[in-house]
Amino acid sequence: MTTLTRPKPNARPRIKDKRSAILRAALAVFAEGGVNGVPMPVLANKAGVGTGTIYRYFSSKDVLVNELFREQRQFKRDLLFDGLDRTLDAEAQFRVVWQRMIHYSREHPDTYRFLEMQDHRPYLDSESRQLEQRFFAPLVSQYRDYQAQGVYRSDLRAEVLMAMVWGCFANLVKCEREGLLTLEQADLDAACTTCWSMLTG
Amino acid sequence: MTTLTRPKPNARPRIKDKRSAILRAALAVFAEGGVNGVPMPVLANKAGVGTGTIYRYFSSKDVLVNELFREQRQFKRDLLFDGLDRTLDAEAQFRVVWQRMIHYSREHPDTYRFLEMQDHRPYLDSESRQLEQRFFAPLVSQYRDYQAQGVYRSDLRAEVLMAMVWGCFANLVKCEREGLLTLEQADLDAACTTCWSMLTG
DNA sequence: CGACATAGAATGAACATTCATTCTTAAACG
DNA sequence: CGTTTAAGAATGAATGTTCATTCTATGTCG
Repeated sequence: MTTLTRPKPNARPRIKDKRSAILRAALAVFAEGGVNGVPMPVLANKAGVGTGTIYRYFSSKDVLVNELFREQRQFKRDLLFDGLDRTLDAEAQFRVVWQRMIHYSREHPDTYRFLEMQDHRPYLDSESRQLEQRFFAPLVSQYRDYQAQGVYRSDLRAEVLMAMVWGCFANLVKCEREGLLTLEQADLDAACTTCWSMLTG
Repeated sequence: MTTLTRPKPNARPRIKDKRSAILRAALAVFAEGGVNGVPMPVLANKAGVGTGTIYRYFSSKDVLVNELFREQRQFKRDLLFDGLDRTLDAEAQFRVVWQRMIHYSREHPDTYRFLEMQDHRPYLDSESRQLEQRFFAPLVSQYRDYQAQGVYRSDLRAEVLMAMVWGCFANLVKCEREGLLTLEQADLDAACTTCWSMLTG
């Protein structure tokens, strides 16, 4: 009775489409309503599949959320840091990343929001958490390099400085989303300059 | 079997003010588990009252959450901004507020966390949202004054600058809570200086 | 036909809320 | 003062609802 577990000898999910359809729909509805705010049937409907079908691809809602998290975390990382021009000076480099952050938050609001949301939940597993570390490590050492070169201020730890810069940006986006603020391009540029002056003292 | 005799015949488990017992318990459990993560019976138990008693004081969970939110928002406001010494110069004033923010986040972690949590929910009513506005208005004009006096940089709007400062601080606290960072007093002082240099350009 | 994919109804657990009942308090009475 | 009694505060099992997950009848492909 209980031995119905078949480790999928030749089970081949033919249609890879449904799996990503579910993930894409999940991103949209979770970013909007929060993970706990969206019932599986609603997600299924949005994805255009039956409720049960979701469980063919993800063994539980938690597993689905974690897979989505990892995928989106990777996406964010690539978008922000891939292919940076190392020949630029520090300030130009910072401005590029700042632009990318804005682009990211504006063009991929669901990804952005879903990831920012992720600290209100106890459902991340250890693998997802590890990814978080790997995300930050190279950034921190980048900051440290700039400190050593005397570009960034050295009177605080690189991690602390980095956390402050991200906090600045994230709160701008949050305030805008909540309607407390409207950010024009001029505001964003000025904010970038302001952040830079925090970095360099 | 289970003797249903009263645990204590004339004991006085009486809570003078059940209403505030419920609010205090709600703050603790909601800060920890999130509003959606805590069933009413658990809250009732923590508050030392019967489940039904909660509904004697609050007509629904939403109403309870909103009342709690308003109370805590007011508390935060008082803690951060009441009785500031207007004779101090801008930098000294900023350092006082920065200290208060740290004190607040450290000594009242439940309040802090509960309020920070509040953007993951659709349950705030319009009155709670209005309070949010009233909270920021005087602050913004304070910032504008300092800009007019040439103390703070004037190349961005006061609201934007303010959002950035709060974002810096909030992300430090968030990183520390998530274990990504450990903040010593030296870090906090350095962060304060760093923030100040963002304010003044 | 056989093997598996799918949809959506069925299931049971967890939840917010209610309500019939018990308990507490203090005023009224002797 | 001690006893009675009624008002209403408090309780927690019962209720109805919502949800994640499972089940099953049906569809589809080889």
